[in-house]
Amino acid sequence: MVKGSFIEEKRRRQIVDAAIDTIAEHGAANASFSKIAARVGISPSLISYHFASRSELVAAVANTMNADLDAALEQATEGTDSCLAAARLLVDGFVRYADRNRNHMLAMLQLTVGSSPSDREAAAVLDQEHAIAEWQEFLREGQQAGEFRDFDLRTVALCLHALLTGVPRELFVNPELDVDRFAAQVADFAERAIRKT
Amino acid sequence: MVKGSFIEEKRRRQIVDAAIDTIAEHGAANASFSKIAARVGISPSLISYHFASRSELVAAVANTMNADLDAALEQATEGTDSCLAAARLLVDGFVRYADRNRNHMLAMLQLTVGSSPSDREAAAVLDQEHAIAEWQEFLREGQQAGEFRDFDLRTVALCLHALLTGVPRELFVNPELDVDRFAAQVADFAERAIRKT
Amino acid sequence: MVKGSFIEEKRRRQIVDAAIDTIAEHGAANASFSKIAARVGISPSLISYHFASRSELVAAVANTMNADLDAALEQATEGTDSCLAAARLLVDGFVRYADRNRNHMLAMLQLTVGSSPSDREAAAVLDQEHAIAEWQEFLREGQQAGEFRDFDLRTVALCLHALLTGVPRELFVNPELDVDRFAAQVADFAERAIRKT
Amino acid sequence: MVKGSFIEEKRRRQIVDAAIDTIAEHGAANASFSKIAARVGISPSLISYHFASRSELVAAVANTMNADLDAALEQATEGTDSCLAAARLLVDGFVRYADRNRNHMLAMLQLTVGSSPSDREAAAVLDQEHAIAEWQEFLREGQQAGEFRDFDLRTVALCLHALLTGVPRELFVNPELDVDRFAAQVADFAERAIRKT
DNA sequence: CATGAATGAGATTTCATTCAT
DNA sequence: GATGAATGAAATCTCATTCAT
Repeated sequence: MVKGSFIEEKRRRQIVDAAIDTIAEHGAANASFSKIAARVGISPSLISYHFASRSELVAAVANTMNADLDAALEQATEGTDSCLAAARLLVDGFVRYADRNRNHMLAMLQLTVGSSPSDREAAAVLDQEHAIAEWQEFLREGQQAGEFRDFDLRTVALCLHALLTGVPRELFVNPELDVDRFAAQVADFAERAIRKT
Repeated sequence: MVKGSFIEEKRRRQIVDAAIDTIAEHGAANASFSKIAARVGISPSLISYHFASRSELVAAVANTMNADLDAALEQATEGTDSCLAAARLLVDGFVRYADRNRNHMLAMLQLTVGSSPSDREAAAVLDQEHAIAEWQEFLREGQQAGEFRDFDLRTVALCLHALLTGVPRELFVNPELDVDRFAAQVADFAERAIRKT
Repeated sequence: MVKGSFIEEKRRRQIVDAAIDTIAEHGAANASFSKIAARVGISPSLISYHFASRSELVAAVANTMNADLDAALEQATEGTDSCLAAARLLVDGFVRYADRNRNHMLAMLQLTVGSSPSDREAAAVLDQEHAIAEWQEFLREGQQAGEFRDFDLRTVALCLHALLTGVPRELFVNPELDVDRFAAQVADFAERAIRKT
Repeated sequence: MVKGSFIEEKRRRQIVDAAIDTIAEHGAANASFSKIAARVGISPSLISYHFASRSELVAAVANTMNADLDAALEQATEGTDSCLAAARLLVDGFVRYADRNRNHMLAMLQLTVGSSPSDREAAAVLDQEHAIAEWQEFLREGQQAGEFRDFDLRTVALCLHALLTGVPRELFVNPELDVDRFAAQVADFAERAIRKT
């Protein structure tokens, strides 16, 4: 790492952050370099200087958000034995993370839906199959442990994933939301849907 | 209705259909008149001839899809007494409708997320709050009837709405899906989440 | 003249009249076939049917207006001996004609100024040189008769022409105008400018 | 003022000049970015880069021409006591200015007549009522000073304004014109029309 | 005689990107 | 590292005109 890289990295980070906010606000298709640059207070051509192409910027955006969320969820379930408890913790952790990073979640939504094919390709790391597979694995463990009822693994993984996907929208639409209560209600919903009766 | 109106209506329908497919495939922001026209095999300016503006086309697209879905769901729950049964029928009806009209569902998603402000305004009829409010009303009845457990109306309405929102994606990703089984699993998921125990 | 020609001629006249009004209101460059057709209540393509091209329509418009004005001015000075009196009568006649045919005058202005080269070419009959030459001839007679002072014929012809060109604008801007008084004032202005002292 | 502003200002001026010539030649409604850009030898989108919209360009054109003419006329009458002399100087100054800036005068005419509503709005500074009001005020002073005869202020202001409006056309049609003599003849015409006898 | 369907040209504007400075 | 000037592609929309009916 040469010294130049430090400033470089700082700028890239700045641009990525601005891109996230812009995508969250206007949608990926309407997040032009002009809008992003204006938010940082730089000229649009500087974005082209730091990122070889729009795709590279979008990829950086996707990777950043993906890494953040993964870390947060891993931390949320740390040291839990019960699968049912872990399920609640995952839901709760997700809601809280989404609450703290509303723009990230909105931007993720905008990038996975509604973006141009080229942007979507660049954000391939956000592919939902990955998350679904992880849910599936988690559910399998819960079934084996006898905590979860009998169900089709993939379908219920999809359901849980879909459930969480709807969370950011509410946080955005309803900024005064009582997050604790909201998280608990969603966790209840999920728990009853999957637990053994 | 003169003869001219017949051709006119046919063309409009053709264009709307092509627009739905194009929006489903490329996203609303990238569904240009050129792309839509190419799909029909006409010149882009002919779209302007049949629709006064892009907004009018988008509105026609949204209204078409909205009316179709509404009709399907109304039919699905026709003549049902039990709220719990109605809930299952709604889920089931939705999945089946989404299966028959995959592009419609994708296009609806694309229009509600990531589209330009002007497109979103034109597609206001697809506003999700409307659907959520209807779920909320439905849940209230179920609670009063003693069929549903005690929960926050809005939050659970959101959860059900989110659940269904995730359906079209799976139909698209997994075209070989056993729809009957899938629908039943999703209905199970929803039923257990809301019923009184 | 076959029978068909009668309807044909009536339609052409209708279209020309509507074109005059439209040009007067919106300017030649903004007088599209759509606007003109809408005024008659016909379809734009019917204009193309009756006139081989836009240029032909514009030419018809120009010829119509030109013939009307010429006739009116000829009548105004009929049977006058004094050149000075004739000058006043011309000015007066013009103002009155312009008052009765405001749209014609505005359309003439719009066609000679501000129209596309192609429209201007089509309206060549409105060429102002013709009018100026007539003024020049009139002034020459007045000088020879000793009624007019010594001046450059062409320049003063231009001045009188320019004077009248300004009249329609005032009639339009100021619809409540006392036309008699206005005409008298303009005639005074012109008379003093050219008479022998 | 940074260096960039210098190039920027030069380009803007270049574009405005080209726009004036193009408007003078083709009329405002037909002075497209393509035509203007071709005259400068740049791409049409560069005009959009330097001017936020067509309206802004048109406004710049109008303001440039208006300021130039105002300055010229102010200078022409500087330090004159007699109103009659001032009237002659105004006419003379106008003719000379029009001679030096033929395209400006033609463009002004084209912008006030026949341009699109949006262009006309952008060029509102060229509004003729303003010029007429100034003439009116000038004439009032001349009457009070006893130099001008008794006449209707507005009508005679209109006449003088119309007189000058006709000047550019002659300069354009007749490029070999003896401007001195022409100006003197027009001034004579105006003087006799308004002076006290 | 009249229309509606259709087209191609041309308009302004936005965008990502390049290049000289 | 950063900018401003510049471009070409693509977008929606309007227009005169053609053609089958």
